[in-house]
Parts: sequence; C-alpha cells; structure tokens
Amino acid sequence: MRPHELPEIRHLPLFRDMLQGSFETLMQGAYAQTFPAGLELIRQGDPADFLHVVMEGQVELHAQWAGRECTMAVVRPVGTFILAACIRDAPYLMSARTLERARIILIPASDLRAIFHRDTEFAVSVINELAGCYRAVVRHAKGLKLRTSRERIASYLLRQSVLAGNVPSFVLPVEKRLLASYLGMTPENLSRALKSLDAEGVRVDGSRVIITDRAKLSALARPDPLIDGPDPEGASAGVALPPVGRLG
Amino acid sequence: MRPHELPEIRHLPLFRDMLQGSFETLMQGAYAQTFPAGLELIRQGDPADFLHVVMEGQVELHAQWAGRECTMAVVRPVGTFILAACIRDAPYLMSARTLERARIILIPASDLRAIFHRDTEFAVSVINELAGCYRAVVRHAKGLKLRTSRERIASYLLRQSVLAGNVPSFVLPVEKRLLASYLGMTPENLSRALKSLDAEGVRVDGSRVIITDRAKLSALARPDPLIDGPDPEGASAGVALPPVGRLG
DNA sequence: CGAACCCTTGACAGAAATCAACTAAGGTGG
DNA sequence: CCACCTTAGTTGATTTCTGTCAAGGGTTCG
Repeated sequence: MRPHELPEIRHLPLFRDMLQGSFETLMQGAYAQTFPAGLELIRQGDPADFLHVVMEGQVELHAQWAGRECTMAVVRPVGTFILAACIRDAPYLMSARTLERARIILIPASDLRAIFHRDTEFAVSVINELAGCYRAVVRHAKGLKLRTSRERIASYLLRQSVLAGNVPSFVLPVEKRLLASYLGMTPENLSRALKSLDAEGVRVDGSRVIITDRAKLSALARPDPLIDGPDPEGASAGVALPPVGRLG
Repeated sequence: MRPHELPEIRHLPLFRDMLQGSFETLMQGAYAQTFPAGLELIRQGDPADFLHVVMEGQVELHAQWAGRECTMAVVRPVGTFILAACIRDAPYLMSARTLERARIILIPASDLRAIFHRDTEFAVSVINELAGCYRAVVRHAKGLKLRTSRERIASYLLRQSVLAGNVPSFVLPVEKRLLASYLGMTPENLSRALKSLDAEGVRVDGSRVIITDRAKLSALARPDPLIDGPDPEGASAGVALPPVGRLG
C-alpha cells in the first residue's frame, strides 16, 4: 500500500472513529491492487470475502438476470462497496467491474466482522454507513417507481448540476449507455429523451450538458430531497463537490 | 405494554443479544399503542422520532411524489420499520399506514442511538438488521430493473407458494391493488397480467392462487435467490413460514 | 339501503423496447 | 500514415407494453 493511502482510508467516515489499534489490525490483513479497465472484480453470487475501497478510478456495480444486465451504482474515490454482503457473510447481490484503471484496497471480511465485535466506535460507524447505503437504495427505488423516464433524467441532470456547484454546464461523469441503464431505460430511449428535453431547458452536446432554463427543467424534475438526496452543505456557497454516486 | 409483549420483543433478532440492562433502559422509554385500520402512522419527510415495532396487524410502507404513490413494503408481526432514519436522525423516506387494526411499540430514536453507543452487542445486532434491510431493497430494485411485469408477478407468486410451505394453493396476503403498486404496476395491469398467466400455470380466483403447473410458471419466473431472497430453511421439510415482506 | 371501494374489462393513447441502419470517434495493426 | 475494426451514440420504423379513462359488477360497511 502506498504511504499516502493509509491516512486517506483512515479519514473515511467508516474508519475515522475507530480505535487506532483496530485500524492497524484491519490494515495488516488488507492489501492494495491496481486493476486494468473493464475488469470484473466480483461476480454476483460469489461469497463475500473482501470489503473493497476504491482509491482511484471508477467501479460500476451492476446486476444480471436471465441474460439481462443493469447498472445499480458507480463508486468513486474514496468510497467502499459491498459492505453489507461482507457483514452478513452472504453472497454478493451485485457484480463489480472497473470502468477505468482502478486502484482498490481489499479488506478481509472476517477481519471486519471480528473488529466491530470488539470496537464499538467502529460498529457505530458501520451502522451509519449501512443506514446511509440503505437510504440511498430506497431513494433509487422510489425514483424508479414514482417517476417517468423523462422525470428521472431531468432529476439526474439537475442533481449533477447541483453537485458540481450549481453550475449551468457540466460533463456527464459516465457513458450514456451506463447512465441509461442506471436510470432504468435503454440507450436508445435515453438518447431520444435527451433530445426531447431540449424543450424543457436542457441542451446536450456529446457528454456536455447545458442547462439553459433551470426553472423549466426544475418544473419537470420536481427535485425532492427524499428521492434525490439531501442538498450538500456548501452547495449554495458554490463549493464544488465530487458527483459521488454512493450505493454500495 | 402487555405482559407477553416484552419477551416477544426481547426475542427479536434486533434485541435478543443486547445486555439486559440496555434492554430495560430501552423499554422504559418505549410505549405501546393500538391504532385503527387505515391510519397514517408516519409521513415521509417527518423527523424520525421513534423506531416502530409491529406486534399485531399489517403496516404498509409507501412513498409519495408529485401526487403519485407507491407501496414499498408491508411489515408484519414481529417486524420493525424505519430503523435507518432513526439511526441517521434523518427525515423518514417513506410513509407508513396501518392496513388493519395494529398494535405498535414505539421506541424513542434518541434512546436507541444512545444505547448502541454503549452496548456493542446491540450495535452488532443493528448492523445485521440494517445489512439485511439493505439487501432486501437491493433485491427489490433488481427485480424492478431486470424483470418485466409478468416476470415479477410470476416470481412473487412462486415465492409466496414457497414461503407458505411449497403448497400449490394459497391466499394472497394483501389486496391486489397494493400488490400491484408493490410490484410496480397499475391495478388494471395486474388484473390483466394475472389472467394472462393462466397460460403459464396459474389460476387465480379472487384472492386465491392455484399453481397448476409449477414447472411452467418457474420457467417464466426464473426464480433467483439474489432477487427473490434466500430459500428459507425448513421449506423443503414443509414447515410453514409467515410470508414476511421485510424491508424497513 | 346506499355509499364506498375493490376488482375487472374494454377502448384508447402514450411510452418504451426492439430491430435495423448509419455516423462518428478511438484504437489497432499493417 | 492509413486502412480497418470496434464501439458509443443516434435515428427511424415497428411492435409491445403500460398507463389512462370509463364503465360495470360485486362486496363491505355504516
């Protein structure tokens, strides 16, 4: 593991409050590895052996069934994924693949379980992390069930704009096909819908999005913190925040 | 609170491993209440004050947006709901209403948070509960994104049959309109789809479902433990289990 | 008995998936 | 350096699915 990585992990919400001894024990069993783009890191159904921490690059969480596939989330630095499976010692519900060259820390699930039995502070951090993940998926499911495709797209674009610091123009952080799958539609549909959103205050040029009429777009999207997530602190102050898609 | 209720709560996975002292403290602040059918217990967006434990009756968790509404889950005895919101001290993401006369135990969220900071065993139980809830919603979302309406219905019926002890015939545990909303479709659509499933080995008469050709239905549903949930132990032995829809 | 309400059915309109063709961009290898 | 191949994205035509609106039968409950 690289020298700068340990403190970076240590500062994650999940690890920042635990005892130093617990952290050191956890890190003794952990190791880092760099993977090329497009590599399948884990496959759904496999037993959960390691908690994964993304240090660099993007990782897609996706699910398959009956030959179909859909994107569930994208994890960016510094985020973790498949915590729940590790805790339950249960098979992964999702697969993970690198979208680009990625550096990942792997922490043995057994160490994880052993330590939160002994370190209450760590247990509390795990609780908070899990509760956050849970709420993120609930919001995702709400969006799928309550909003139409166009509304989901509009909300997503508005959200990205807010996360980028309330800027009117930004670049999509992922490929459109992936975005389509994440939003629960086909690439063709996303393409057409994006064009049709021209009339709702959005211009799209390649991967660049320009919000030309925020009020009109907002009227369609009807953003709601109970679906889109809470407004990040400092967003109003123009502080740029990473467009993290947490759900792991 | 009634005399038989305390030990019942004590035996819940969430409370069975905690220190006796912690449990007593938690129960001191708790109180029970009986609500009539159709009552809105909590509204999404409200601050999370109490963890709810269902002792009797059914409670629907649902979500609203833009005048639309959908069912997210049904909680039955003895199950809890909105644990995550209580932990994060965040607004509820879902509303809850009684489907029938229901008896509910209310546990102050602040007590909850205070106690798992002191009682590691309880913290571990909360972790396991949350991880389970998280995985339940992920499975729900997977079903919505990967399966068509007919496939979701077929899977649901097959699942209910298994939970009832692998019986070929059973009664739907909820109203069809609610089931439709839970499965992500309109009541009209469910009605039509159920009729069309006649050709796939299912007969429906009112709320009674008869699986006439399990192989054929299974070929459509393609049940998968990574979506439908793990097979309950003892199911093969014919042990009847309650058709619990946990997700809270 | 009447008033809701659930469920069903039909007709229709709108949305989305599918199939197919085409463009454009990026990377590979000659 | 260029020809070639692969892949993302777009667009169009078509079909399938789904939601909406409307009406009617049946049940429950006050």
